[in-house]
Amino acid sequence: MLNEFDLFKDFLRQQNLRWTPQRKMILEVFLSFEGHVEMEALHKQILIHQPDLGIATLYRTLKLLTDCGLIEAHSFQNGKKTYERMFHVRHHDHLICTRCGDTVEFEHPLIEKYQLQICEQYGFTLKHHKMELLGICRNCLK
Amino acid sequence: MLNEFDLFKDFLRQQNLRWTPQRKMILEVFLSFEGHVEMEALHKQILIHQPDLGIATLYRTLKLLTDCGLIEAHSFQNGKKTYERMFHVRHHDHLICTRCGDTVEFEHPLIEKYQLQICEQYGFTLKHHKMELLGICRNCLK
DNA sequence: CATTAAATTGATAACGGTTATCAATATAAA
DNA sequence: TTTATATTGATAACCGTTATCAATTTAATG
Repeated sequence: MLNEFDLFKDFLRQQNLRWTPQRKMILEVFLSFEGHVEMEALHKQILIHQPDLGIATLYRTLKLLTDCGLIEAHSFQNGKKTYERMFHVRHHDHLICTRCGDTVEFEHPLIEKYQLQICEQYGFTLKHHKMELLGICRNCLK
Repeated sequence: MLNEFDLFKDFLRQQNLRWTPQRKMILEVFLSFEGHVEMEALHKQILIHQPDLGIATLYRTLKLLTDCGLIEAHSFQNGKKTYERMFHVRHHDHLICTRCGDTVEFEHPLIEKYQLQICEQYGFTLKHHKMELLGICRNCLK
């Protein structure tokens, strides 16, 4: 069964790039997270495994992982990016608090069904979709 | 009929803030745009009306307009924000062809209904949503 | 194993959009 | 007017991210 590491290795080979201990470690640590991963938290955890890993290497590797489709980058209000695992993960949509940036993942089968109907109606073949519900979360309303 | 200027004025008064020529002008210019407005384009247009307007004033005014609900800020991958008019505009979603870039606007009342249900479920107050269906259009499939 | 070309790394400077600071000025109420 | 206070414009600071570069590592080849 294909896993993230093989997929990443294959991608690197195809591009004449190299499989390095740093890249392996970064992917490992990334996969130990769930949901949306913030740079700060990821970096902190990575320094535990390799205290001298440069921040640039981390950014570069996240870009590679994005390029090969294993992860996806999101931008929210605060100017920071978050990264999300995209492989062996069921599709879901996002509920985002525009005040504190907190996010909740959800999915709704009926919404997916109506999306397909709309695509048929306009002659589109649906490949992917992105739905973000922007609002204020319970905590921020207090 | 309530318009953007009155709404902004009222908001300012409520907060003990002041109605100034700069704020009026910025709102005027903003409203002359359609869809997502990029900072750069807005600033450029504003300098035509008042060449010495400070960039800080522009950012501050956009924040006020956001606070009073007239516009909404979005963040995308490139780190830049865009601003979108939120008043007297009918909401719609997008169907986007990833091959030719063609877009179709649509709306679906049932999807909107389920979105509200989801928000209630997680304790969010829905302000806005963004749904993009990405696919291949009829023409590009031929 | 040794050689070699090229990719990678870590340190750090640079970048760029946005925000904070502050003195001068404008606003609006009394 | 007067007066308190909000606003403005200039600019420095901020901060997440990216570019640069010399030293090092990788992996293919002899």
